[in-house]
Amino acid sequence: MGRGNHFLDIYNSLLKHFGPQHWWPGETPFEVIIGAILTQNTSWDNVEKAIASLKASGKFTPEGLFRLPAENLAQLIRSSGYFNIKAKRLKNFLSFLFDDYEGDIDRMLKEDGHILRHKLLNVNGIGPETADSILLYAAEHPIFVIDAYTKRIFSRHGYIDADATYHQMQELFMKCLPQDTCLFNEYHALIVRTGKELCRTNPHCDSCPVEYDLHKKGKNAIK
DNA sequence: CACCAGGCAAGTA
DNA sequence: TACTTGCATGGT
Repeated sequence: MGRGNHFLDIYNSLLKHFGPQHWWPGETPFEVIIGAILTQNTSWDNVEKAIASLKASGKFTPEGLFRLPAENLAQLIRSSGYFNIKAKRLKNFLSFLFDDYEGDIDRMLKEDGHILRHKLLNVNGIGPETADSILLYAAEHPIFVIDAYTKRIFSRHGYIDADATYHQMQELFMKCLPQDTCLFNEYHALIVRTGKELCRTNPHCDSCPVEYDLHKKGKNAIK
């Protein structure tokens, strides 16, 4: 392993250990975007159920959801949790989509990345992680997505400060890695996989590049 | 039973 | 500015 770039070494170790994670499990950019909003602080299993019921409603298009009353939308996405507030967030996004791009996802995705990021952050209900997930996984721009696992794992391993901001962490990852959409896609997915896998089912994972007790959370967590 | 999940915004001091 | 709280279902 090269001594110079731990971030790339860790990526290669995780990829070798877990294999490709095949994110994002959405069939279209539209589905990826809806999933990105629904999965906020929520398990992907619950989001899949919500997306399935949206599809079953026959209204899983920008126009269909835009016309649907928020109360009806909330019931369809019930399984994803926070359904009232997420129905509003979906509506806020759809209003933006119709206001700025005539409801055309492809047109939105052709927008300049920096401008689109700024606009997405201006939508109530879309924060940095959701915006970057849309940019990376739907628009396929090379931008690194930071999440709670990233912060927990890398700060406890001493690679980043415990009080680092989202922007600081993103800058560091992007400074240390090649600007490659596929790599950023896979790395974020591998970090999430690592957090899930080692926090729960596999506490004695010897061959894993990151150690179990360094990223536990809850009352037994290390600081 | 407690705890967590691919966050974000609003409220409080 | 710096914490805290609400949002809510479903799995382990």
